[in-house]
Amino acid sequence: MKGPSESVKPATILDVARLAKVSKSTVSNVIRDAKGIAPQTIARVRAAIDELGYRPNVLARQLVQQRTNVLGVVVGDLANPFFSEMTKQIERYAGQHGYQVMFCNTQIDEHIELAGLRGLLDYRIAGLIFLAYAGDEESARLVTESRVPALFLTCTADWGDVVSPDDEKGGRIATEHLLELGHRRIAYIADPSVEDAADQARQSGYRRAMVKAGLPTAVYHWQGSEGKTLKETTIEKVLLGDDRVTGVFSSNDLGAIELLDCADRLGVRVPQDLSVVGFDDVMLASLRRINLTTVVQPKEMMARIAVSTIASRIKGELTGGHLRQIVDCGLIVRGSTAPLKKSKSG
Amino acid sequence: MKGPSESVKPATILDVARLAKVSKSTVSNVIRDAKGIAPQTIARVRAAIDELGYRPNVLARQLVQQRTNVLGVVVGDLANPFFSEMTKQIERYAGQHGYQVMFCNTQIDEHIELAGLRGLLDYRIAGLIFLAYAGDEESARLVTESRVPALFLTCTADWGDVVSPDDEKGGRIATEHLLELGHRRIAYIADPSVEDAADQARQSGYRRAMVKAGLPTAVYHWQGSEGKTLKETTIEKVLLGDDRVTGVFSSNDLGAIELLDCADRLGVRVPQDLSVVGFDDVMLASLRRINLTTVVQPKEMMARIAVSTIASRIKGELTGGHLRQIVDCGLIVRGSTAPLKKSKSG
DNA sequence: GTGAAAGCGCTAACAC
DNA sequence: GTGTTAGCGCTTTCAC
Repeated sequence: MKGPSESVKPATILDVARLAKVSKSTVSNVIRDAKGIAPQTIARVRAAIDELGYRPNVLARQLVQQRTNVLGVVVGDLANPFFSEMTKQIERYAGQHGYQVMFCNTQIDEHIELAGLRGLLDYRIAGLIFLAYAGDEESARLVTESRVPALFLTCTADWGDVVSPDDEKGGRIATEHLLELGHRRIAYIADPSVEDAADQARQSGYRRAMVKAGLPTAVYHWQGSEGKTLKETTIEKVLLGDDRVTGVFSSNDLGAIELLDCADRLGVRVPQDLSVVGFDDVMLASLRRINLTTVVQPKEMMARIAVSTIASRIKGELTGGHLRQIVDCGLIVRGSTAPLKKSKSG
Repeated sequence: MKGPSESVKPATILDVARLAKVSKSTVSNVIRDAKGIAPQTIARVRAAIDELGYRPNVLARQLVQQRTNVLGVVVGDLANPFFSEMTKQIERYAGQHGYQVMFCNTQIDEHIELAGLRGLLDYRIAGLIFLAYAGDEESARLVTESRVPALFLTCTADWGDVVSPDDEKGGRIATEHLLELGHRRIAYIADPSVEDAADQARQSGYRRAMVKAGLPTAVYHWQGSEGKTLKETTIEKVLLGDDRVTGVFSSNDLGAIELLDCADRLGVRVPQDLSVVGFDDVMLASLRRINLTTVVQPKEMMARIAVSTIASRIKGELTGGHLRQIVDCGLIVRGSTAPLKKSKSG
């Protein structure tokens, strides 16, 4: 690009063709590295391209090719560090595969999801990665009809590929960790930003461990999106009541951190009075002040698998039934859990 | 959409025209709400559209219109909660203005930025919002030549509109707060994820306050992107040395939180031994365990202004020199700052 | 090895 | 009011 073009309109393939004194098909062939072109022609075309600072119009190309290189990403809440980290990784791997990323934030609201999906599909995106799926039927219809490959990352649906951590195992090892520390009254607290199926699986792991230990289960749900209140009961009761719990497995780190905040406010000491285990291992979890024991999901690996899987689908290298790839997860023990301290009420 | 199309290829405007027994221009007119169409014709066309589940091909439309409704967003690090929150807000307002969002994450690396920018520009995006700008000349050339309106949000360049908090004031009030608490040895610690110009402005506010108080300044920089080490000196020396500081103004919350972590590790108590002020007011800052005194940027308002400004530029409603919109910011005092405790070395 | 020509699906004059 | 037509910038046969 020695001579930057001063024209207001970008150069087209025709401009290049004229300058190189060839036809536009030849220019097209050069751009696309077609074989069987005279070296000197290539050189002339390349020179013209550089001189004009020519860049192919992706819109025109994709119109004729009937496909784009845009990946749509549907995220529930980008402000949640787990999702922003995942989104970042997706963009990174997408770039490596030559894809551009378009995203929409849904707040897990069906209407917003539907509108966002329509916007993405109108763009004839090549593939769709869901980091959250509100479970709307209309969304499913829309996407399946459009024939765009869909992949559910850390969430689930039966109409697309799935890449997910072993939620059930995660829930189980988190609970077992608390059990091994001697805890008996252990609750599961669900955060609304965790997608339903994942929540169910984590919960099921929790239940299995509890049942195996012959203990009763207790499941609570955070109310609303920002509030620090529970549905149907109060956090005070759960943490301070007569039959208060001594261990909590939270369905994600954000919920666990919220819980730590509540505990601090109520004077409940962690881990002395209360042990807390999270899920995700977000960046904050490792801060000394949070120091959260949590289930680690291999975020980078999951993003990599997700992108390469959807890329294979797009290219048609991968066909047939929906793939369900479950990646292993492990527990990282930090300071939010400790052996149960025998107390008068213990 | 009563009869979902079973065909693998989406319906085109021609399919609709045939079904409604009109020409494709008439369909086009209906889609675009052109006036002067017979009501019954509109009805027939609408019915056909519904029956086929027709959706206009955005690519084709934008190719002929020579413009897209895609907004490009350049973000330095989406994993930084400040940027993910901003990105989320941008997408929200963009949607309200009818724009789709494409983004790229640059890690503030010039080469990645350049590649990402090229990808966005190849898509003939309508406008570009920078949440981080590596300051690369080549990037500037690329964008200005492409004639795509650029807007710098919480960062600065002289070749586009700017929407930014009053960084200088923020730095000043943060420092004044520490001064009012009686602190004298106050350092400024810069985090690399804060863009240069913003960093300079915040630093300048700090300097001004210090100079006015007749005190010497001390500026440090975190080393690398993740590390907890400083350039040219050690955090141990800053926090524990003979001439250790009692107050720190960090150029952003993430740096401040990192500092809290260091302090905890070194046994330096906050706020008893050390007062810390951040910048951004990210969600975590309000957690009891962090409880960070910080400068609040009106994130939502800035995103709104940014999107509506770039929308005006795109539509041509706004022309002429680059706008520079500075929004006010304030201090929110939490528990990470306290009056200087007189000690033997004070 | 290179070029001519036919679209991709749509918009926007301009006829009728 | 509605239809005809000429592109937007590119890819991709298929002749030469």
